Amino acid sequence: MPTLLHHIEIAVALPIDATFTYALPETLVPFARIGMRVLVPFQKRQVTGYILGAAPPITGVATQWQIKNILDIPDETVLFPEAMIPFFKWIADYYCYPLGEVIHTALPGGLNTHSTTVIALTNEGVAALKQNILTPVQKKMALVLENRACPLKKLKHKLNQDISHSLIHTMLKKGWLEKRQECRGRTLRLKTEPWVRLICSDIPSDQYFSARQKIIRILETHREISLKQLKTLTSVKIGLAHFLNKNGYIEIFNKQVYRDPFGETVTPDKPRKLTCSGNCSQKQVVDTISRALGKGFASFLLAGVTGSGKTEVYMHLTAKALKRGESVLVLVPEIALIAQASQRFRARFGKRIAVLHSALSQGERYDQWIRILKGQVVIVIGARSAIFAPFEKIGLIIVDEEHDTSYKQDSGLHYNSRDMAMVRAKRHGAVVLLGSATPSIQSCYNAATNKYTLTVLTERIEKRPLPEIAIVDLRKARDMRGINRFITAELRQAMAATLAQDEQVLLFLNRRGFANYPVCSACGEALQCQNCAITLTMHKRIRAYKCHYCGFTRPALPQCPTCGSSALKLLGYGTELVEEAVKAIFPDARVARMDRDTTQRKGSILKLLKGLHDRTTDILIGTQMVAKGHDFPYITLVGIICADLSLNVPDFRAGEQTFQILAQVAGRAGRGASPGKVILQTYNPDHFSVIAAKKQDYQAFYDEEINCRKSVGFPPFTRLIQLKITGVNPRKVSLHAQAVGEACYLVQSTDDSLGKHIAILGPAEAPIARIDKRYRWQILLKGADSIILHDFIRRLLGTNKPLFTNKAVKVVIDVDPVFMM
DNA sequence: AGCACGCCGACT
DNA sequence: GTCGGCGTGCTC
Repeated sequence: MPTLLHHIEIAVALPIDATFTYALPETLVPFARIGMRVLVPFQKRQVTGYILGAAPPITGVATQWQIKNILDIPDETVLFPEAMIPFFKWIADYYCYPLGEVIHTALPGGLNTHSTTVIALTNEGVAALKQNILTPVQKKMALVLENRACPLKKLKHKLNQDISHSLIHTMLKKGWLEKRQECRGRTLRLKTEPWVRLICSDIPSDQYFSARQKIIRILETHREISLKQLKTLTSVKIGLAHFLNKNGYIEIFNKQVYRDPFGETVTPDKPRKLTCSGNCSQKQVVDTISRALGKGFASFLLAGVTGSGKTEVYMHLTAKALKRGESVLVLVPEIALIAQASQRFRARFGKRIAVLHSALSQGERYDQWIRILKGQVVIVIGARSAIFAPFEKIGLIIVDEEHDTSYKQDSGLHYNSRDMAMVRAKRHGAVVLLGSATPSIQSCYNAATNKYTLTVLTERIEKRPLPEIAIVDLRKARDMRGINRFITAELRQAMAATLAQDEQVLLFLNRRGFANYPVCSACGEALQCQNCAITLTMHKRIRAYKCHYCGFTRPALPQCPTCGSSALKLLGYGTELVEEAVKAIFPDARVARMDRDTTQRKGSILKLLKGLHDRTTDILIGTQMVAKGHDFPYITLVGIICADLSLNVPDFRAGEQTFQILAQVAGRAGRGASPGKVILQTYNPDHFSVIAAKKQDYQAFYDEEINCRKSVGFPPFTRLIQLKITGVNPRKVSLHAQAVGEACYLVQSTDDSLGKHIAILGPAEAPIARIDKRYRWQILLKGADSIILHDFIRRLLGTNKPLFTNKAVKVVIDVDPVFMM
């Protein structure tokens, strides 16, 4: 570790593009390391910053500012290895996001300490209060502040009234009040527990001998155990342990422990034999990829049909990488799958595994992070944020279900973990493996153009057949009434047959709730959310209407809020309605539902999955959650209630999304001994995404889709950056959008070489014009390649700073957008 | 981000 | 005339 000089480069955790130079006071010199968190004075505040290294030499002559001292180094350890700094800088640059905030998003939460200005009552103020010389309003304020200083905003809230600036000003002048900086924010610490170890086994033989002996015996065999464990093992009083501690026979000490995010213990398993027939077998794939390990950066796409045993391939490759002494990072799209994957990996590889995902508590997350930093972990399994795992070095990065859109973060730093896996692997000289049964068009194109090496698994394990898929035309059922409209005779018969054989049914509908289009048949008005340009969804169980975008909830009403008629019609069905209908048709079947509404509580997903494994559930109804990579061995019938929901959205990826979800959900059938069957209900039986899904022909789908993309000039043939312009004032937003648009067109016209290669679409109102009280506009920038687009956006930012730092209207730059609604 | 400074409308 | 609204600029 190079010794740090006295001037240090710091990135502050604030939306500022620059980094800053601070001085390291003598007292802190022995503690400072690159990658540590610091507390620094910043204008009048104190903020969190990160040590990036020695300060760059001061250039220029005139601009010499006063360099301030670092105030504190709150942690004992670094929070990220120095080697990650170039990676952070790349992200900041690529996603147009401030470096300090990039680092802040990368680190486990709860580590930011910022000071805020608080208003405090001075001693003179207290005196003035006692002398009763204050006006009524002043007195009210003083009484609140007497106990505790607080920020102005909170003071206003507490008093429930507005406080004029001048009032504060006069009171400050008289010396009754003062402004002060106060730090709030919890500090995360490593957890410790009292543990016990033996010092001397030679205990006196008195009346308490046998009880004491018990403790000594246990410590003789265990050497060190936690006090808690000792208690359960011996059932002796803790007081006795303390007595032995005081008299020097044993020692009670605080030992650092890690909060355990793994719920249950798992039984070890052995590597399974790989399929090895032909050149599309598991063995072949493992051989090909493992040959690349340790030879620098290489990228592979593994296209393996559903049920072909991709996880087993991942585990074999992991074993090979570990054998070479390299660490492995496994990215999985969602938390439910992390549980499944981490169980299998732990059974195979033991304890040196960490998990990282958003469902961990802050403390758990911090502990996992520290374990990785300290090198106690060789495998990390996690959701998209795990791409930031603080490994010094990585040998292999696996991105499972690489097509999944949840690798894209849709708030704050709009990063895509799958794409960043490539970038990070390049830095480490590591191998990347993207795996999916339905690869993204982007990745498949990269394989077709030899950017990635394509590997294929064409067979399911044990040569199980892919399910047979039957299409049912929903247009025939248009005249049906009630549930027959969406549970057709074909589906009902297939369900009955499956249940009769004691096998399980999975019903898929990518929409939750009971009805998503409540409309008044008297006045024709649809029930809208107050905050969004979206109809509310009726949720029967909680007897309320809910907005799926902002969370707004209103109790179910018997009458139309517009005209008062009681003729509210509930159009548009969701999983809750399907559940009710299925229960009516099959009253003896055990029905469960899996969607966001039933999986809120921790562990509820596992419970639902367990129901299927234990065969205490006959029919599972779910949203896309059920389509994602789960292994359901007893499901032999999959019913797709309506395949078209994702087909009609105004997004150039609608066809891709639809194909992927249909193929994935169909793949849940027949993963066990019995073959599977799929009933696919649709209003668009002739759409190529539906036809390709029926034939389970990825290639056919790709060929068709890639032609569409080429003809309209969308990715992968171009790159996109979307500017998302939002704000609460509709007029301001629309004007601002126009202004940003004009700035774009200006840059385009002033720079010929650049302008020719950029297309500007918009500004236009977003498909969902308002979400959570914010009006939304957007501009789409299309460029031949990423370099041109970035040149363009940098020029735009360089000449129009105020447009992007406006306080009333926010402009978000979304590089490689995925969610364009 | 958040804090200070500075420039214009509607009040005592 | 002042008060207080908000737009602008800066932070080692």
